[in-house]
Amino acid sequence: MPKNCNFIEKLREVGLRPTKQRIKMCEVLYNREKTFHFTINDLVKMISEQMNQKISLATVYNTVHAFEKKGYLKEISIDSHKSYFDTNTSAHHHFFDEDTHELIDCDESDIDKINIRKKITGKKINSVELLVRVASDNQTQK
Amino acid sequence: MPKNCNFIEKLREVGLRPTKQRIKMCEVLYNREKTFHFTINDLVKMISEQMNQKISLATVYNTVHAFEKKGYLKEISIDSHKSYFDTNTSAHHHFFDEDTHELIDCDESDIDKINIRKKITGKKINSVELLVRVASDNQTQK
DNA sequence: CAATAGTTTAGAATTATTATAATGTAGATT
DNA sequence: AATCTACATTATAATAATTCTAAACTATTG
Ligand SMILES: [Mn+2]
Ligand SMILES: [Mn+2]
Ligand SMILES: [Zn+2]
Ligand SMILES: [Zn+2]
Repeated sequence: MPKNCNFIEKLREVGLRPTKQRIKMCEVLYNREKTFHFTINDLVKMISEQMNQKISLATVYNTVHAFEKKGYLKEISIDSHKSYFDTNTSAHHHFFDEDTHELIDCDESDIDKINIRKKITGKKINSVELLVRVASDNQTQK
Repeated sequence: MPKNCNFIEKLREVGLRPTKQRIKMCEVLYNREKTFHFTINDLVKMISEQMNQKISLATVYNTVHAFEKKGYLKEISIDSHKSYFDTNTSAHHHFFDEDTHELIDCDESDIDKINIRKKITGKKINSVELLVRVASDNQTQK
């Protein structure tokens, strides 16, 4: 979703009623310069800080999954213990900082084209994504 | 761990006492031609089928994590809702069949060398792994 | 054969997530 | 504008995966 767009219209377009909660979530998620990564918990905190009224955890889950289904959010699997979501819904690669548990997007231009020679019969490729795990470089220093 | 090796010795070598449960788990995991992928649930079923005596779920978790720490197992993140483990502990790529939820290893030779141009200052690369999601190809057929 | 440290175990606790069912509300219909 | 209805929100209960606890057990050492 583009920044500062008419969220009410955007929600209606995809058949989601523009409720107070959903509009606030759109603002928190999409009214910013860059896309970002978050966990449900991160998001609940962000919303709570920006709303006078409390939002139910169930609504956050419902809405995140509704947005995901409509293609406005994407789930990322790096840690099998928690779901990460991404407002960048295109297929793209990530760095994962194992010290800070932070995800960093990787531009197409950062990686040479990936060529997959293996084919699986009867199956088509849905996505090709790289995960580059990094950690602080504090070992052999002179 | 190599197939048909002396698991008792191997366990002792890394400081794990060779208990009945651990030896059985070694047999189930490593006495086979090829490496494979499993969930904790898969593993509990496999062990139960091969043991007269029951094994505690806690022991399976404990032992899987002990083996992981010793480098005999590797955790794979594809689905944020469940942990997958791999007896192939080298860094390697995967196909994930979204229909069957099956993981398939990808040989080094199946993928052209991946060149990462982006550097993150103060961080070293620990691993570079590709996940290729595939699904059945049942759409536009003439 | 102790003694001891490590291991297994059942069951409780925790965490993330989903289901339930009552209440509320957006948008359509009168 | 009042009413209707399908969709949403909510608190709370339920579930599922995983971890913790503390007692019973066992491999190894002396
Ligand atoms: Mn999900
Ligand atoms: Mn784990
Ligand atoms: Zn991203
Ligand atoms: Zn594998």
